[in-house]
Amino acid sequence: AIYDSADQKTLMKQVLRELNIDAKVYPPQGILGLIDRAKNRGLPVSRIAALGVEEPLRSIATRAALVYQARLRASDAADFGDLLALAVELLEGTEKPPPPGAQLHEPDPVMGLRRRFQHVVVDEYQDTNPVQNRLVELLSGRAELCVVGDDDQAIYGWRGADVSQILGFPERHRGCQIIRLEQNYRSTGHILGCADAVISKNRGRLGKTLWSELGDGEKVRVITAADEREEATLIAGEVAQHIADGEEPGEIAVFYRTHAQSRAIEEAFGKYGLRYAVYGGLRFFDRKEIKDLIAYLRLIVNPRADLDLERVVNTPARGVGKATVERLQTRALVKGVSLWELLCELPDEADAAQLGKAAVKRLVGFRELLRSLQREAEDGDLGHLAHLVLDRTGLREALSREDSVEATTRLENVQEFVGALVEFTEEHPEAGLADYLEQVSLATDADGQGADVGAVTLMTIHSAKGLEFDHVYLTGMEERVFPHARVLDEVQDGTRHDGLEEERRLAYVAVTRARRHLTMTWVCERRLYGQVAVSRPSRFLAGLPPQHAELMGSRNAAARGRPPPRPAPTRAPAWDDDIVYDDGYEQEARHRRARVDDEPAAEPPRRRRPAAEEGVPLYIGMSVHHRKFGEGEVLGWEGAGHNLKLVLRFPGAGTKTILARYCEPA
DNA sequence: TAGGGTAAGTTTTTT
DNA sequence: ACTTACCCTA
Repeated sequence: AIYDSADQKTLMKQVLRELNIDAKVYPPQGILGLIDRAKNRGLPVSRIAALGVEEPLRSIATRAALVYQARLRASDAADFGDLLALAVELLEGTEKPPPPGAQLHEPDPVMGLRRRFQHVVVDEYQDTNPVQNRLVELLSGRAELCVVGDDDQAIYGWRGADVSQILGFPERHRGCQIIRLEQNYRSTGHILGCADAVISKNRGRLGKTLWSELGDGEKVRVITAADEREEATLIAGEVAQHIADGEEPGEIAVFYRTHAQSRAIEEAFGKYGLRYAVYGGLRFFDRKEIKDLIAYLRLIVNPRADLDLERVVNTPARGVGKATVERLQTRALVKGVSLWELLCELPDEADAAQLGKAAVKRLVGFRELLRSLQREAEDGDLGHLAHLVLDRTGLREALSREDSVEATTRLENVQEFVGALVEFTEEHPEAGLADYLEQVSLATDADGQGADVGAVTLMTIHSAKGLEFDHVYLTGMEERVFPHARVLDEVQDGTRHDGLEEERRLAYVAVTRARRHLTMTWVCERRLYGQVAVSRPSRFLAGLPPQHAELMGSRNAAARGRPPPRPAPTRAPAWDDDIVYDDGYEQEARHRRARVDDEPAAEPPRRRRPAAEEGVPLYIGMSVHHRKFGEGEVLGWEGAGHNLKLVLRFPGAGTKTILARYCEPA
């Protein structure tokens, strides 16, 4: 089993509880972060001390890490960090001389891998961590090795990537040929001018000057909006206009620093009826109902995965409560076996585990359920198996009994999952359940939906690395959003020195994704954690040279002949420890606020073809009635026919997505 | 043990 | 805003 970050957190919480470590003082995420850093450096978790952590965290984290790692292995599980570390371990193992008496004619698959490649090319080499680098070296033992990277685009320092690896490459590979690439074939001149203005403030860089033969192109635009809803609406309106003008949706992208920012944009896109694809974020496979189903499937393959067993032993509720699970855990710990192995020894172990008669009966019932599913799994039809799991476990029953919108959606998600599984079996007829589950653990949305060219792309800047689009909207250009508050605070209290430089490189990456049109937006106030905060424009905006970037006002304001934006501050910026613009920029930017109602680039569709099957006209802004929530306003919709879902805003209950067949015109 | 209610924590970025 | 954790009652 591959444990994702949610699994890791659950496991670590358990470990901390067992070791009587206060999770408030030593947050599980923090310890997991140390473990990951160790693994990324090729260190065993016992050597967390080598990361330079202070006592008492050092010894506490080490203790927790050792138990965590033991627990992983006992469950036949690996976390993401292990995947690389284990691969390196495997490949390094062949350094040892063969044991005496080894069969020489027996081909060694590992040695085969190490000798297999004649040419190895690594892209984005600036973002590799030491373990990845080691892997490259092991696989390229007898190959010609070519690495490509840009020190200005190093944005993964926080997960152990080490730029010095690309900088030190010539040292480690004497006589290698260095090719500098300074001609840019992607972006027009003004965009490159802005990119250069942003990145040139960094100290720790080799330095280069990009040039392009594509001409100046259009100036980069900076737009001020009142809040994130207006920001989103402005962008949606423009995007709708672009598409109406015949631009490819796949050539348009909206970037943000954090996933949390996607919501407002998604809502606005929904209103405009724009198709979009969100990359990363809460993935389909992270949904509860899917995780439950996957946990059952994983258990069938690997019943020793304790975490999965704990997850589903009482899902849906079958009378196995917290107390029972705790007794099981205690006993399993004492015996040094997995929960599943303990279950297999019931009822013999009942007394030793202090389990009552009722509990034993239910647990044995669960055990037999799982065993029956394991027998079915041998036949190999995965789609059939998934349906059996849904039926025999009662998952489907539990979801359909609950007559809420959420439950209906969950049921649909589950169906979608089974559909995907069937599709997988058709494409890989010889693959087993284990193969599918592995694919699920490692899949990202970017892998799965890459082909969706009919949709506008919404993603974090990190995900955008390596991609390019004709139109790029870079949103949330505000202090404490981008650069992110966490980084600013860390720099402030000295925890991390180079954090701001990495944010700046991230800004550079974002800017250089655009081929022809780049628009950056910032908002005067933003709602975060349910609270409204007044914001200031990002320092990355303020440094943009006026000859390449213009502050846009609303069109009406421009028509009335407002003065041109003030020149950018001439004062030499203090080194990145402070906001580096004077108030003039901020005032001008606020003054130039674009209002959606002035003259939106495109109107949201008022009235569209009836989407409901019975010909009830459906339009944005329409009033509908719902049995439970009362009267609400239609903000948008998705799906069609029987599955048509309305996005509704209720005065009392907020925004909900509800199947249209549960609503009627008010 | 289940389920409802309230209090508290959460969010940086990814494989 | 939204989720999880914890406590209480039936």
